[in-house]
Amino acid sequence: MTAPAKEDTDRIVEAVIYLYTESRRVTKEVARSLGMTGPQVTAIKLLEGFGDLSLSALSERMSAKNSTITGLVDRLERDGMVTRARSTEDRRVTLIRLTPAGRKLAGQIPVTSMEMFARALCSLDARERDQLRGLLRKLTDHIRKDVEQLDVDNATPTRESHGI
Amino acid sequence: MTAPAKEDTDRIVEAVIYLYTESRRVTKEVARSLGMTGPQVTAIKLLEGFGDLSLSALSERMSAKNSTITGLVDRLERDGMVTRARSTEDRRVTLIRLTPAGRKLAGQIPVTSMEMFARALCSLDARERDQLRGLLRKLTDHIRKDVEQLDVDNATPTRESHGI
DNA sequence: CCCGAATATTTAGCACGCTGAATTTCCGAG
DNA sequence: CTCGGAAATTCAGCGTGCTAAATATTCGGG
Repeated sequence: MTAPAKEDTDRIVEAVIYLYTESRRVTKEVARSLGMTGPQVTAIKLLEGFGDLSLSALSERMSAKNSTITGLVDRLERDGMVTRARSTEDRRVTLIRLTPAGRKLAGQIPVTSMEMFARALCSLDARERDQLRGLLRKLTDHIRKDVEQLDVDNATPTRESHGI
Repeated sequence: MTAPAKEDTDRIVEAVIYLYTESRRVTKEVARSLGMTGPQVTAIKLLEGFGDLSLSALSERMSAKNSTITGLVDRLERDGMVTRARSTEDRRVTLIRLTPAGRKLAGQIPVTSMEMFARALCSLDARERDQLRGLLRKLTDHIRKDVEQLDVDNATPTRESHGI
C-alpha cells in the first residue's frame, strides 16, 4: 500500500490547484486589458471558433448551466458584442451571434492560457509527457470510481456521514 | 523541441480541470447534505483545525479576499456557526470563533476531497508518485516563469496584444 | 387534430468572489 | 503628544454560478 506521505499529497494537490487557478488568472488579466471578464472572453472566442451557437451549445462548451449563460449573454448583448436571433428551424432555440465589434475584439485576443500550457508542456520531452498523461489518467480513473461509489452512498442515505 | 501534439495538451488540461472541479464538487455535495455550502464547510474546518482566526488569516488560508470572507462570516454568524470577537491585543482585528454548534457540525464533516485525493494517490506506487511530483513541478516552474514574463510585458504596454 | 411529454430558454433568489472606497485602529517620526 | 501612513475590516456594486420554477415550442401517440 506504500503509505501516501501527507507531504506528497499536499505537493501534488498544490500543483493541480496552481495550474488551474493560474490559467484562469491569466485569462482574466488579458480580458481585463480589453475591458471584459474571463468568461466573456471565453464565450466570444468560442463563437469565433465555432460560428453561431445556440445558448445550450454555448453553455455546454463552457461547462456551465443555461441559466448562467443567459446572464452572460445578456451582458455581452448589452455591450454590443453579440446578438440573439430566434432559430427559424426550431423556434425554441436562440442563436448567439458575434457582431462585427465582437468579432473584431475576438481577433485581438491571444489564446494565452491554453497556449501557456502548451508551451510549458514543450519543456517536457515526449517520454515525460507520456508518463504525465498516464499518471493523470490513473488518478482521474481512480477518483471517478471513488466518486461513483460516494454518489451511490448518498443516494441511499441509510446512515448520516460521520467523522474520519 | 518535440512538437507538443495538441491532443496531448488537451488530455492533460482536461485531467487537471477534472481533478480540480471534481474535488470542489465533492466538497459541495457533502456540504449540501449538511445544509451548508462548500466555502462554509472549508471555513469551519479551518477554524476547527487552527482555532480562532482573524478575518485576514482566514481569508488568506482560503485564498480569497477579505471582502469575500466578510460576507461568508456574516452568513455563518447569521446561522449560529461562528461569532465575531474584537481582539483585545489589537482592536483592529476581529477574531472568528466557532460556536458549540459550529464545532459539533465541523466534527461531522469528513475531509473528503483531500482524502479522496490521498486515496487516489495510493493507487500509484512510490516511484510513480515521485515521477508525478517531478513532472508537475517542472510544469508549474515553467508556467511561473512564463507568467512573470507576461506580467512584465503588461506592466510596460508599449504595444497592444495581437493574434497568435 | 389535440394533449401530454420532452426540450430550450428565461426568471428569481441566493452564495461567492472581485475591486475600490470608507472606517477604525495602531504605530512611529518628529 | 500629535500627525500621517499603514493595517484590518467593512461597504457598495458588479459579474459569475447554481437550483427551482415558469414559459414557450416541438413532437409523438391516440
